This record gives sequence, C-alpha cells and structure tokens, in this order.
Amino acid sequence: MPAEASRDKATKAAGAGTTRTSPASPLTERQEARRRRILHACAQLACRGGFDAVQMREVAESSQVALGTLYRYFPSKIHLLVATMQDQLEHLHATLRKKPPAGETAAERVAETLMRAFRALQREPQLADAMVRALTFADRSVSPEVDQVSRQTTKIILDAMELTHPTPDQLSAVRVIEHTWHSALITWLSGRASIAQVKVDIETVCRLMDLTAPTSSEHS
Amino acid sequence: MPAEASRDKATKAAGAGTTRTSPASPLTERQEARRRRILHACAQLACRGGFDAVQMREVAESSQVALGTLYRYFPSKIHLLVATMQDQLEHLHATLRKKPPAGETAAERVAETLMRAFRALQREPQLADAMVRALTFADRSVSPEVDQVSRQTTKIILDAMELTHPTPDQLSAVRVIEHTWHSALITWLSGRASIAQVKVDIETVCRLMDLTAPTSSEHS
DNA sequence: ATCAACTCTGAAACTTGTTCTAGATTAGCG
DNA sequence: CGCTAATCTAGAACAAGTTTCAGAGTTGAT
Repeated sequence: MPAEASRDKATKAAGAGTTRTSPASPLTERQEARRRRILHACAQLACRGGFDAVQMREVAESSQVALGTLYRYFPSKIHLLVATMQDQLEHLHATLRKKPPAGETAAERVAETLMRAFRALQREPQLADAMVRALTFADRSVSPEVDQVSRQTTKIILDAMELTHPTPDQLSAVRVIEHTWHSALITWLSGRASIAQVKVDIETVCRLMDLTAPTSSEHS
Repeated sequence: MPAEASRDKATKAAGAGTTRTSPASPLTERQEARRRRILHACAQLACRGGFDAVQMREVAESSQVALGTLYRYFPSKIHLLVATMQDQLEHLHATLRKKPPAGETAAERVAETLMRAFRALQREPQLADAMVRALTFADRSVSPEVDQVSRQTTKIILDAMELTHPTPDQLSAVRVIEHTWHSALITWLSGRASIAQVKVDIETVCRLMDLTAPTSSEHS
C-alpha cells in the first residue's frame, strides 16, 4: 500500500488545493510540514520582489524540498500563489471575526472591512502583487482554487453585512462589490490608481449596494 | 540622420504604444506595414489557442519579421497583446458610433453597449482570453498602454450615457462599472461564471449606477 | 555617389517555468 | 522484520519569453 498520502494526481489536487474545506487527503505530518514550509517560503519570496521573485527553484530550495516535490504539491506557480492567497485570506477572516467592523449600516461595515483588508495588503504590497496577479492570470486549470478564494471573499463580505439569508439581489450586489474590489486592487498594484482612488471606488460601490433591496422582485 | 523612424527606445514606446492618439513617431510606411502585419498575426494566433498560442517566435515568423524586430516594436508579449486590444477597442468604438444604443435611460444604454461588446468577444473567445489576460497581468512597465485602454473604455461608456460633462460622482460610477466589466469578463473567461451570470452582473451594476446623482454633494 | 546613423535579419544564448528519469527513502501491512 | 507501493531527491532536459550580437540593408544628408 501507499506511503504518505496517495492517489497520484489526487494528492496534488486535494493536498495542495482544498486546504481544509474537504479533508479528502489526510496528509502526513511531514507532508503537512513540507506544505507549510513551501507556503512560507513562497510568501517570503513574494514579500521581496513580488510575482517575479517567486521562482520555483528558489521556493524549492528555501523550503528544502526537491523541485519535483514542489510540483507535486502545487502543480504550477499559479497554483502555489493562489494557495498562498487562500492561506492569507483565512488569517484575515479569523482576524475580522475577532474585531468585527462597527459601522451603522451594512454598506459602512463592508467598506470598513474591505479597507481593513486593503491596509493589510498595503503592508506587503509585493506579496499582494504576487497573489492578485496569480489570481487574475489563473486559467481554467486553477478554477477550483480560485473559486474557493472567491467564496471565502463572499463569506467575509456577507459576514460584514450581517446577512444570514441574502436575497438574490443582495448576492448580485455582493458580486459587483467583489468585482470592484478585485479590479480596483489591480489598478492600484499596477500603479494606475492611488490608494485614495481605491478608497473612493470601494466606498462608491458600497454606497450603491445599499439600494438593492427595493429594486426587483422577479424571484420568489 | 536616422533611417526609418528613430529615437532608440522612443520608437518602441511611441510607435507601438500610443497607436495614433499622439503621433509622436511618424512611422515609415514600411514600418507601419510591419506593425500591422505583427498585430494581425498576433490576433490570428490568439484566435486559435488564446494567450498560450501567441508565441513570440510564431508571431515573428507569421508576420515575416525577425524576432529582434518584433521586440523592437513591442517590448514584450504583454505589450503586444495590449496593443492588439487597443486596436480592437477602436474598431468597437467606431462600430458603436455608427449604431448607438437605443435604450431610454443611460443605464439601459450602457448595459446594451457592454452586452454588445460582450457578444463581440464571445465570437472570438480565445482572442478575448489572450487580450484580457494580458491586460490584467500587465505590470507597471505597461501602465501607459493599459491606461490608454482604460480611457478608451471610459469614453465608450460616457458616449453611451450621452454625458458631456460628467460629475465626479458619475465618474465614480463609471469607474465601478468598468471594474465590474473587467472582473466579470475574467470570471467568464476562466470558466467560473456563465454568460448569463455576466449579463446579470452588468445589468446589476448599470441599474445601481442610475442612482448616483442624488446621493452625495460634497464637491462643487 | 558616398557616408553616417539607424534599422532589420538570423541565430545563438540566457532565464525561468515545467517535465522527466533513475535511484534513495519512507510508510504501512502481513 | 521484510515487502511493496508510493514519495522524495538530484539533476538533466525541454519550452517559450527575452536578450544579445555581428552583419546586411535603408535612409537622408552632404
């Protein structure tokens, strides 16, 4: 029988991809340790030169793992960076749960939450660059992982709105907010928009979002 | 004195970048022809395999230009694809001018315009993939060109709104619409959202946009 | 017509992501 | 304990973007 984890390709997909949402792959301790070492090395390298500085050979060396092994855990550089983003998002969500936003309206709380996330990203702009670039550059082969990031983001926003049973219209509004958040982040990272501009965009979309409930009623 | 165009780096930046908005670089006929051949070859290759199929060596061969020359005209694959996008956007804008959207409200006209653009992209999804991926992956070295694309998009939306003197709030709304448009496109291209979903997102953001005028009045 | 300055070409070289291979190591089962 | 299947390692090899270089081709000025 197999040693350490198993299932050929499955190890990659499950082990590296779904973090802990679906523990389809009970990694060994050593494997879990390797995985962490890799993610840590990746984040560290990203904090320096951003996307370009995350070089697979360097990551492998920094995490004391053979190149082939690195590729077994994360089938591509994009997968690796997206996994890093999942990791960071979990940290963020945990932090936010401890100190929830204090605004009066849902719009205020969402804006506050996103601005808090934005400030976190500003602290390590190069890391942000690497993660966001990977996220938007990801092709279909990374869809499951990217989708997971998206769901996590949705969860964070819904938490801020204090909505347990969102209507379809509210979900649409959340989608628009996410779109704006992502795209605004990109314009900032590529130096085409200032921090202030991103703030305005976030506040604008959150303000507008408030007005969704009364608009349509085609469903239930 | 120099032969054919000139100015070292300037040829790249001006020749390849600013298309015709600022004719800082009066390319020779032969150079203009080369440039077109390159863009055409790029689009053709992109229509097949998308981003990955646009290989610089192939582009060079297809357009009967040496690899070094290709890089003189477009300093990177990303620059090349973004220039291709500029090209396509101009076509689109010209087409739209001939048949302006017919909706009653500004929101309807913007939604109609974006959906028309979306349908155009659906006709060549691989090309869309290549261009959009390049656009979002572009780093700071491509900012001027990406910014140009952004301005062109803004112009198209403002045209649809029939706004000649937009207020700051309206410009903010347009920014949010653009963000949503871009990001929704990406989710569609990466297979994480359906065409219908993109339609809903566009309509949602356009509907919300209508409500900007009465909301704030901190400026002017 | 000649010259200087620049551009284009063809080909090799370099970089970094990705794949492949052969052998050493590890994990769990009988 | 010893087996067996799987993993891990080291390193070569391959692919595509990018750079470099020497030489040939253009162009406009003198």
